[in-house]
Amino acid sequence: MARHNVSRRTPPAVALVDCNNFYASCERVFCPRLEGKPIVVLSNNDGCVIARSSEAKALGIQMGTPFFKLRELIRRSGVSVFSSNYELYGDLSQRVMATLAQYTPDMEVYSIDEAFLSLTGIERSLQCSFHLNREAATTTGLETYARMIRARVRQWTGIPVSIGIGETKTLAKIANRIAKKNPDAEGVFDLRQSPDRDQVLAGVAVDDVWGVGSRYAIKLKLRGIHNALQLRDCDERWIQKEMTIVGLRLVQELKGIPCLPLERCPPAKKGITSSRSFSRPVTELRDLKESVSAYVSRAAEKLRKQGSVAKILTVFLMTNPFKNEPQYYKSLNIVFPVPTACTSEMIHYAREGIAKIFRPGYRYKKTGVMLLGLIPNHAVQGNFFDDHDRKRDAALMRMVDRINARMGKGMVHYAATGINPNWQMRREYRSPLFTTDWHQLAHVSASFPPRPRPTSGNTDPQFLI
DNA sequence: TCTGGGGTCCTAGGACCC
DNA sequence: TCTGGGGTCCTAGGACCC
Repeated sequence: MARHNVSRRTPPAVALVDCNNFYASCERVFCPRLEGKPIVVLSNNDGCVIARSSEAKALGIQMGTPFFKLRELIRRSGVSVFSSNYELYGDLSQRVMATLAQYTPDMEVYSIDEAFLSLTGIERSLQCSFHLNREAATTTGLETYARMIRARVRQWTGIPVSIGIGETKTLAKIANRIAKKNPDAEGVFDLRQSPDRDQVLAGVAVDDVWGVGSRYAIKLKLRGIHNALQLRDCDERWIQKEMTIVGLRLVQELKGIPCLPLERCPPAKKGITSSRSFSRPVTELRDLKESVSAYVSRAAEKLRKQGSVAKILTVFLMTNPFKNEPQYYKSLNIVFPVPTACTSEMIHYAREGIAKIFRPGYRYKKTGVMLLGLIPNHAVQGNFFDDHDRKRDAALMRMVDRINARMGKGMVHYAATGINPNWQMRREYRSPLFTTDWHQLAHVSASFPPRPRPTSGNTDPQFLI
């Protein structure tokens, strides 16, 4: 009842905080001389571009372009290139989220670089703390508040963010786009206070609406729906028929009716995948076995972290679809006798599985594993004929996880994952683990010029601070 | 030579159950 | 001659997201 009253008195306000060019910004935090310079970050294996600074975007570098097609442009234009450094990005992400959490009790961490913040109650407390009447608080309060958040995140983490505010998540997404694209907004835009909302919505192409992908965009345009305003005002029956309930919710959200609630705590995953492309074609079963063992280890670790066990393991292998050579793809489902989260048991089945689907004579590009049928580890139904000592396994896994958490990733691992495997992915341009490894901390030197120091990753002198 | 990886939700249809 | 109604679970495929 109380909740209801709040929402009736103050219209809902959701902010979407989105880090600008997140991966590129992360690289900049520890290398300030890259400020204002073009940066690209590459996918695993240094395959293709997955993030660009605005300067790189201005050079016309497209998302997803294979790196090898850009080498010339990159050299000519002095673009800084980085392999992805997920450990660094993950750590900076946590710092950004922790900072945001200070500004609302109610938020959803939506992705590594985005969070939805409920600011509905905040408006009311702003009214109290600034002794403003309701109108003054809503017209100046939230935007000012968002600017405070933005400045604080920048100050504490070095990451620039944009903030969009609307009545619903979908509108907050749109507001965020404007905050980012429109220089006048200076990083913050409150759609609720916009004098001409319809005009704003009319300026947003339908493909840019959250939830409209390429397929739906084609369908909508054929129907004469080209922008967010037309989508908001279109025939709902048609939408439901063509875009299911998902599309209908989207239209409601555009109208300002919240249909997508904030997910306060992330729900447990329903499947966990781990897969990688190889740095070079692999032909030997031995190498494939090593790779699936490594991926299973990683997936099992994630599985235990969320307190689940898996019923099913899928292994797959494939050749390189971009190559004009014999192709092969095969996957295999393995049902565990008893749901498990034990790495050694999974490795056993994964190796067996990959051997079954392996065909000699192909040049393999990628293998992977999926853990499916995940259930909480306290809900396991035993098997009468199971003679495995599962308590002992679980204790061992707990210990392995603790050691690795304390001493660093992969400190203890199974020999089956290989020693110095020759299929491991390429990361030629990775920056140091500035924030998660004692040996790779950034050094601040009082002397000038600074003395070089060794780094274990990217040895480009730009890292000598 | 070189083209990423990891998720979610919804629907329709079939098998099966009482 | 007449052959119900209401479920669940699973899977595959299609769409989307970062």
